[in-house]
Amino acid sequence: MASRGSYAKGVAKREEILTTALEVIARNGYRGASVRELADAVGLSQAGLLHYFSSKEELFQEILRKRDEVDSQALEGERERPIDGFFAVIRHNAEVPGLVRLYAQLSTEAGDPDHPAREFFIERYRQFRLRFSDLIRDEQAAGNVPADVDPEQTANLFLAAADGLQTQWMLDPSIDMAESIAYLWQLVVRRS
Amino acid sequence: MASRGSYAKGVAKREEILTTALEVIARNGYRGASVRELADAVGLSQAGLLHYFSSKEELFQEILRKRDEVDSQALEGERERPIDGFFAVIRHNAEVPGLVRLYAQLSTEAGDPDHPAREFFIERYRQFRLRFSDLIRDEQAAGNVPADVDPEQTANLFLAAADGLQTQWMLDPSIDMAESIAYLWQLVVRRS
DNA sequence: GTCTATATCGTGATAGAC
DNA sequence: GTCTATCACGATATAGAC
Repeated sequence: MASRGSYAKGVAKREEILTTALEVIARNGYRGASVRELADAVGLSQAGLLHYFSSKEELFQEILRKRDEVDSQALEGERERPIDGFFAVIRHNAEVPGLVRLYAQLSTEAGDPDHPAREFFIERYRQFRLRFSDLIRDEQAAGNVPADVDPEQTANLFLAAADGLQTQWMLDPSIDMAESIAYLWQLVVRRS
Repeated sequence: MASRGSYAKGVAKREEILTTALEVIARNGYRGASVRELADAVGLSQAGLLHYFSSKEELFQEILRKRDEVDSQALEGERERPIDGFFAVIRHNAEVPGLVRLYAQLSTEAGDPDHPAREFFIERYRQFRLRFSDLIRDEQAAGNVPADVDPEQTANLFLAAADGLQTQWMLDPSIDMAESIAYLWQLVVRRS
């Protein structure tokens, strides 16, 4: 509650670490990043960094959470069409390969039933599905998307396609993720 | 050339190992599988197994290659519609969680420019894109898919969606991957 | 709160006997 | 061709000084 005392200070330091880590990974890339590597990058020893995050998995999970927080601002900015925010995020991803790799890696590992970040990703998909299907419903109400389009199925497909395109893009960066997603949108809005 | 001698025998043993490994992983699942674990499963020592595959990555890559080989038969079987083979493979995936995890893991790690399996996956996507876009062109010629559908873009979206749905399914197995893919197909064939 | 130093572990790979 | 034994490594995590 108070902004004074060791607790609040610890939180602030955490935030500072996450922000720096985000920049470092985005810029310098991700090479199976170890805690040590990242600790160097943010100017702490490995032990020093793990003072703020109890485990490697928690650390990386929180980095991704922070990233979502930043991206959300882009997503919610005023645009001509609501879907444009989503396109913007995808387009931005191509500028931060390290983050794309970190996300792909951790979300895949979280498929293990015992992985500590599993809950984080389950909840993350739940939220994104909700947000996206709401967007589609809004656009249907506005007459921009055909009424026979299923908002939930479609939202799911967009999230899946975005993830899968990242895998392909990491293997071949000449692939245009945003263009593919835009094409999917075109399939959706097409009058039947 | 000859079916006698140490060379041919080694190849046969490799095949046997791969077939067994495929069954074991499909049935028992995949837990960040180490070479040692898999060696136990196929009844060899770790060193014994690595006698046939020079490295861990090569081993797992070949397991996935063998899996594709098996799946291809399903894919090319006679069906009512060509796309049904693809659906069948997706539906089958839900029965082999260990293989899904192995595939997701390795294909993600292969995003690293230095990963030994990188070439394998690049070529794999190339082939699948080709096969799928051919399928769509055939269906367009047969009048089953609208002419204004872009075969390459659409093929890419199907592969991406299939991959991304696996990530979601590993986190929540109640998700119906085949249903989602079928819905995508419905979006595609819809007359505009 | 941050460091140095270290414990502990599991890994892939290899040497060499049989 | 397969084993046992071992190596060398790099990782996370922790203990304890400052």
